Amino acid sequence: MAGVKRGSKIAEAIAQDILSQICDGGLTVGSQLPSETQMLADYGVGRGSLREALRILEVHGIIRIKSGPGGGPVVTGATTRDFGRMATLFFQASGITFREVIDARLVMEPVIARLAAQNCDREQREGLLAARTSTESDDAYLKTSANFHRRIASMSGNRILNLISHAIEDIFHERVVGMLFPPEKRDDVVDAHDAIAEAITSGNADEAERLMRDHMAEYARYVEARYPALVDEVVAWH
Amino acid sequence: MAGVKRGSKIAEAIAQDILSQICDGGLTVGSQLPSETQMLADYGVGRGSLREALRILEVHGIIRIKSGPGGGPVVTGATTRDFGRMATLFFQASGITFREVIDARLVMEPVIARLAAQNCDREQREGLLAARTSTESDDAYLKTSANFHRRIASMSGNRILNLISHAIEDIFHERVVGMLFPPEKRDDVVDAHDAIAEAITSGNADEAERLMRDHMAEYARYVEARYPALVDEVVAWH
DNA sequence: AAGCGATATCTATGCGCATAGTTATACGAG
DNA sequence: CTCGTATAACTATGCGCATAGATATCGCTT
Repeated sequence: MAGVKRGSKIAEAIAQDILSQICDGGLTVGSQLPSETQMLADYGVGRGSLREALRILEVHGIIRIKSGPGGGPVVTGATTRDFGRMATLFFQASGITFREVIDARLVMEPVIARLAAQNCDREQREGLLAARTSTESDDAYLKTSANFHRRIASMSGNRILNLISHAIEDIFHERVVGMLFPPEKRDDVVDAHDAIAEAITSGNADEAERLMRDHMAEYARYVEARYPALVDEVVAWH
Repeated sequence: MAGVKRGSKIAEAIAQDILSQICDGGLTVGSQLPSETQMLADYGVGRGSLREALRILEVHGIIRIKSGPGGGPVVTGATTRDFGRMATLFFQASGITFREVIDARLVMEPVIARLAAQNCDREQREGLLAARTSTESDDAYLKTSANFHRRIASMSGNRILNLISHAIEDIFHERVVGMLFPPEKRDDVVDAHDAIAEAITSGNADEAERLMRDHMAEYARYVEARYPALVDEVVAWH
């Protein structure tokens, strides 16, 4: 690897330029980029090269290409899910298993909780306390439970850690859609969430970290018991 | 984003298939994949679609495309640098600055040091103790200093965290090549590295974490003082 | 007003041809 | 044996043409 230089192909250069235009041009989700025909004229390249560039951006979730009148690339704004998807490409290449994904969460979530306890502002505190995990229905449980963790990650004060934390979680939940704790265990989850929220909002970083570590360890044990084959499965990109 | 479905284009499907073949076929760095012409026959698609697929893999560092006789895609094996590069695409899209990169390191490295203290085996311990940071020359300093951190990340016991830690560091060092602490401060760095190594190898996780946190805080202060404009610069993909 | 069908406009993909650049290999000269 | 050159084999990129699919818009009918 040492001597291998990253070749800058036309497609990559165009993709980078388009990305810069999106970022520097104040474009937001839903913004329409010039059509392919217009871009061909603007960049003075062949259709193939432009298609390659657009595909790179599309596969990262930066744009979506709309066909039909008024069509062309539309800014979609990459999500943590997109980041997680791209990460799975690397994970697959490295043979990384879901066990490692869960283990990484085991490490990251307590750290995030500690940071949240140290960094959150008043509005975030109020939001966290208000966002109780619901056991009313399976749907409500799934939604509010995931929202709990995402909210904490958002409070960490660092967008990179937020992104990574979300992405790791997304990777798992893309593979196992709608993983439900059994109903009789959900009250325990709610209690754990509440205790964590209490620790975070009262600024008790040590306690937040400890409680989250315990909570995630419980989660990891449950996943291992519920999906024993899955945890040794290599993460695949798709 | 909720309703936006990731369209699976031909190019992406082929890229995924090629990646699976690389991973499942026991191919290693340097392995030659079939030539473009052969792949066109194998997949029964147009050259443009295949080119798009190969470009996706190439931009991620999975393959390199060799021209000339015996040419075609060659497995390169993605590095943490490649992962870091892809991450910068997302960081740019999010407007993430180098300050946040450094802050993320501030958080990750102490966690990694703690994990290393908890997880390393005897061989790793011996390796870490033997790998002293050299102040003999600028080159030696750069090399051994970076190697110190990489070695610790490798000892964390989790490849994802290893990958992320490396990638975050690579992002910064791709932007600032050969960042040198001034010679009069290097002995301090060496002392810090030695103390961290001692804590890790004696299994003192708390101490390892604390020392690394102090060390990284010093590093962050130095970077801020040395590159005040850089830290507020948005990370760019290139 | 709402729904349906037709039309226009775009992208998605394939095909064939072309020039240009890169690189491995073979051959000849010193 | 070594070095330089020529050749062959590959990719990189552009161009033009074609069919097919997706989607927005407009007009007509109910």
